[in-house]
Amino acid sequence: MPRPATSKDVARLAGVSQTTVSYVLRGTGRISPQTRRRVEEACETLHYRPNLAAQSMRTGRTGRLAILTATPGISPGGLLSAAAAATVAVAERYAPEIRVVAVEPELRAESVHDVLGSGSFEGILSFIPLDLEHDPTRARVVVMSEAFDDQMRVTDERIGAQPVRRLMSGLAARGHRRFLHLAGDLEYLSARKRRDAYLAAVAELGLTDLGVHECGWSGERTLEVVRSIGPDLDLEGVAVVAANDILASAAIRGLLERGVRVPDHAVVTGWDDMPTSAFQVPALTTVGVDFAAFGAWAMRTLIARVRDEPEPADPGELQRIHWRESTGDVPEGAPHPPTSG
Amino acid sequence: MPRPATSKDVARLAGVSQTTVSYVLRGTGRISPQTRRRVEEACETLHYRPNLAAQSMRTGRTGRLAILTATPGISPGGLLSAAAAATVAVAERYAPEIRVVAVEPELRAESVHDVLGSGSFEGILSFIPLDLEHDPTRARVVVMSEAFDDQMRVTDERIGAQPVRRLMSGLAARGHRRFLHLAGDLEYLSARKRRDAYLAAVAELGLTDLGVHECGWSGERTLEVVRSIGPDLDLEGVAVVAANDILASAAIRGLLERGVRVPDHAVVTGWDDMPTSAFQVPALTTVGVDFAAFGAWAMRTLIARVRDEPEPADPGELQRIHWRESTGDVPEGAPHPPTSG
DNA sequence: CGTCATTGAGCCTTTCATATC
DNA sequence: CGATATGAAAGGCTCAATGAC
Repeated sequence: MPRPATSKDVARLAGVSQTTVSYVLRGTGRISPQTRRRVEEACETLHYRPNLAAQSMRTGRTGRLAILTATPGISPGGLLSAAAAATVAVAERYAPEIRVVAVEPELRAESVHDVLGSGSFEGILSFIPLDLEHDPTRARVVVMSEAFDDQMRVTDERIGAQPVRRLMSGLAARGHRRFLHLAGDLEYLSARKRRDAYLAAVAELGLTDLGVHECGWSGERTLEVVRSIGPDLDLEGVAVVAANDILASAAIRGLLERGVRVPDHAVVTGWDDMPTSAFQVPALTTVGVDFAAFGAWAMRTLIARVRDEPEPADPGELQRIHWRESTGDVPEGAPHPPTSG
Repeated sequence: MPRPATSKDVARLAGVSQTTVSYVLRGTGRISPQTRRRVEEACETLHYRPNLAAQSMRTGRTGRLAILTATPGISPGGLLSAAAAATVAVAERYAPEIRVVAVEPELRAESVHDVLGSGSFEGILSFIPLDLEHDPTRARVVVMSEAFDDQMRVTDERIGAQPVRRLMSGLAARGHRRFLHLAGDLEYLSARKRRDAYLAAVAELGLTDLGVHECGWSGERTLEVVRSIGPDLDLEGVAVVAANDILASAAIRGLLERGVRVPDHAVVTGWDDMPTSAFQVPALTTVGVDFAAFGAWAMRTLIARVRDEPEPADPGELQRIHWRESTGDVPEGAPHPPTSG
């Protein structure tokens, strides 16, 4: 395996000094057209690519941006957001890379610290809460987590739990009074926030809470929960607020097993607007988050910060409730399929 | 913003030479316990973290592994696989990072070349086809794409399109003879492979093909397609093989709009076993891929290759057909809910 | 002559200061 | 004196060779 060509090799082949090669590549310095040509050809023949480590050692710049996440899987649009973000960054000649940090707290601290302290990144976009106490990094950091003060206002307003409130007042307006919450894994902040918003809405809107049940993020667990909910509880007319579309799907099935049809006898809402949610029968009423827009905005913010430029404007509304069949609504355009009989 | 501490700073504080600091950190060389202690304390107080660029310049090693993907979003388990892979790697002190390359061919070539040529990676795990003609890299490469000869056998057997054949012979055994394929975005190899497998199976099993329709990967498109399929075509008893669960969900809805109930009048299969697929009504018959296992195995393979160690054994069966309600089957355990009336 | 610690060279690049025509 | 090209240092680290006791 041949060792990769260095600028020295290029220089030798082109018959110039290594410095000249550097000037040609940087585009700085006065270089005659002929020399430039010769150098460029040499680069070509040798398939030369500058050594990033050496480059960054000299300049202090790495061009690398880290995107921190713990769960590339859970939220459907979640990582797609990162992809969108990547587009922005690439255009600006930054290399964004996704680092998946451990879920376990101890391991996570370690891996986070590695990223922060390595000095390898000019900027860090974190979708997980970060403890920057010792701030071991020179990197600019943008934390887009509901847990963090820094961007709290935007994250809370743009991708927070508020829609729970809107969802529930919408259901109240449709005549529902008795509510049930199927919570996600309460280890997750988003699950806790949704639960809290649920409880707050129950209180503020003067509704009846029939209970909060943790279902992890799992459909299996949800099915068990729904099967075992107070056997003598009258589920007629109940409104189930599920923490995401997986739980919502499982809830609908669970209710059906108990003879409760959605939306005829009970209604269900989800969260995430998964790609199938609009097509299932009944189609799920859910909260869609424009993660692509959010991710792009987050990345633009980071890049601005890295460059000490003014940060981009607030991204505007990013969450939207899609009222669909699972709450008895009929989506525009789509003919309502014959759900039964 | 203070500049980060270097090993030189540590040395000064500990009252030793910079070399000694290096030896302590590497764990090589003979160092007395006292000296070691002093150095470690100095590191602690200064929050010292070695400069990776300098380190890698000197050693030629970077400890970095790249995971290449174009679509962190599309396949549900797809990126989760990378996460699983990360666990393996981290235990081995490698830092795996996900690079999202552009979807557009020209841009992609560029970004792939950046990754390969940068010399920043010791190993590359690619989930996209790679053109290694000029092999501009010293990195060890493992390509886990259906397109590539290198690992073709394993990818094809483990996460390839074979289940299409099993799926269809299973449906044939259930009495279906007339088939329809809803293809994914044919830009994607996986979509083409599934289509080809579908056509091959039709031929081999002596079935009737009612048509192949490209639906992108989109439910909306699928709905349109199903609405517009030959209005006078008798859909009674038809078996629809969809390229993934999104298309399958939309297909079921589309059929319902036309008065064709699944599974009573027609059957549908999907792919991916999305988290909701087991809970939708009807639950989807689909192909589940154990991406976590696949990702972990792929990463172990890469690490072995990077280290010139023997590669891990074949991961065994990774795909499984889940026969569920959408083909008229009743999943074990789950009571069949009253789907209608 | 072991044991522990240090000196110095080199990895590849950028950039300032200097040399040449 | 312009216009081009070059020498040499520096950046943080590792490791072979060397020094001090």
